[in-house]
Amino acid sequence: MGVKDRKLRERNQKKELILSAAKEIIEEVGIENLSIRKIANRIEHSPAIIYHYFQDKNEIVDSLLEEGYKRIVLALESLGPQDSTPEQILKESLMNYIEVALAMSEEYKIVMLSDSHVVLKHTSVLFKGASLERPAIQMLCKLLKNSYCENCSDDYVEIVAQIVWSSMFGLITRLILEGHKDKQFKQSIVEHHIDFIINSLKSMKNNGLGDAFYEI
Amino acid sequence: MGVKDRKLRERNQKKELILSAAKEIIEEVGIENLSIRKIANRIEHSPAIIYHYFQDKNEIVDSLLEEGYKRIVLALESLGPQDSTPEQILKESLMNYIEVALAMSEEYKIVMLSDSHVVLKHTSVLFKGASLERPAIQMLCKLLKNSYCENCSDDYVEIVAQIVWSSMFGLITRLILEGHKDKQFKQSIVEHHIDFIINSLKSMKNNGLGDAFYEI
DNA sequence: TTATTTTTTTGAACACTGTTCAATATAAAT
DNA sequence: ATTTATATTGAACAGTGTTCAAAAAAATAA
Repeated sequence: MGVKDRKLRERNQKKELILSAAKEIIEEVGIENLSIRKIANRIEHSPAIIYHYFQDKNEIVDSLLEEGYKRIVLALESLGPQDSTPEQILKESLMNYIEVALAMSEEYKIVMLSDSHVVLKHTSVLFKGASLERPAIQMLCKLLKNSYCENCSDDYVEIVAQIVWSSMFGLITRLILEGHKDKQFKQSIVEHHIDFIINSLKSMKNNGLGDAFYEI
Repeated sequence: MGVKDRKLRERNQKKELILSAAKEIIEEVGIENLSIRKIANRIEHSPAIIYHYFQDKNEIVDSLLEEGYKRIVLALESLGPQDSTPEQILKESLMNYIEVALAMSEEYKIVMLSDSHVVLKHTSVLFKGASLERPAIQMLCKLLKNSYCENCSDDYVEIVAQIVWSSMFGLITRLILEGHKDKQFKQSIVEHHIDFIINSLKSMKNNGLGDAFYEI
C-alpha cells in the first residue's frame, strides 16, 4: 500500500506549505497580523482547508514557535573554535549567547516570552533536570564545570547555570523590549553585566562554596 | 463660565467610567479578551461613543497599563521598617521585591513585558539617568550606596543597580512565564539567585572595584 | 422663550478576524 | 462502474476595531 504513504507525504507537504506561507506573512507583517485568510490567500485555497491540516490557528503559531526555538538553539550553538582558558571560553560563550540572541531579537522575543504550553515544553529552564533537557543549560553546566564549578555537585552546577541563564535572559529581554539601538551602549552594558556574573562565580570558587548548603 | 469646568469634569468622569469598565472586563476575561463592544455593553452605551473619549483601543489599554505600573511601584515601596545592617536591608529588599512582583504576577507580566512606547516611558530602566527617573532603580542605588557601593561613583552605582534589577527581572519573568506554583521551589531558587547577586556585590567591594574602569 | 450653535450619542456600515459545516469535487478502493 | 474515503469549498455565524452621517441633547445667543 504505497498509496497511504504517498497520501501521508502529500499531507505533510501541504502542512509545510501552510507553515511556510504563515512564516512569510509573519516576516512581512508581524505575528500579530497573521491571519488564516492571509495564509489561505497565499496558498490559493479556501480558508476552511487550513482546518483540515491544523486544529486551529494556535497550532500553526505553536508549530512556528517550535521551529523558531530550534533556530535559536542552532544559532546559539554556532560558537567558533576556542583556544583559551576555560574561564575565557565561558565569558566568550556568554558574550556570544547575548550577541546571537540580540541579532535575532524579534524571534527571540516572541519565542522566549511565549507562555504557550507547547512552547514552554522547550523553553522552560527552571526545573530540576533542566541540564539534561535544555541545550543552553547543558552547555552552561559544562562550561561551569570546566571553569568555576569544578568541585561543585551536579545539582548545584545546574542551579548556578539556571541563575546565570535567567540573569542573562533578563538583560536580553530588557534590551530587546526597550528597543535599544546604540551598539556601543549595548556593548558596554552587556560587558558590565557579564563581568558582574563572572565576579560572583569567581568569588564562589575562591570561597570554596558549591556543594554543602544546597537543599531543595 | 463654570459650565466648561463641569463639562470637563463630566468628560473625565466618563473616561474613568470607561477605564474602570475595561478594568473589570480584564479581571474577568483577561486582557486578550477585552473588546470595545464589551466595554460599551457594560457602560450601556453604543460602541462608537468610546471613540469620543479615546482615540482608539490602544489608548485605553495603555492607560490601564500606566495605572498598573503605578500599582506595581506602590506595592514595591511597601517595605516594613528595617532595623538591621544595610547589607541585610538590601537583601530583604530584593527578596521583598520578588515576592511582591510574584504576588501580582499577571499584572507584572503584562506591564513589564509590554513594548508599547507609552508604557516603556515608565518601565524602561536601561538608560543613563534611570536612577533619577525610576523608583526601583533609585531605591536600589540608595541601598547599594549604603551597603556594597559606598565608594563607588554615582554612574557606576547606577550601572550596578541596572544589572541587579535586570537579573532579578529575568528570574521573575521566568518564574511567571513558566507558571511555577511550588512555593518551596520558588523560595529556594529565589534565595540562590539573590545570594548569587550579593556574592558579586560583596567581592566587588572587597576587591575595591567600583569606580575607575567605568566608561560609556 | 425661541433660534442657533455646540456637544454628545447612536445606528449602520466597512473591512476585517477565527471557526464550523453541509455540499461538492476529486481520488481511491471495491 | 459503483461505492467509499478524502480533499476542498462557499456560505454562514459570531465576533473584532473603526468610521461617519444622522439624530438627540445640551449650551449659548437673540
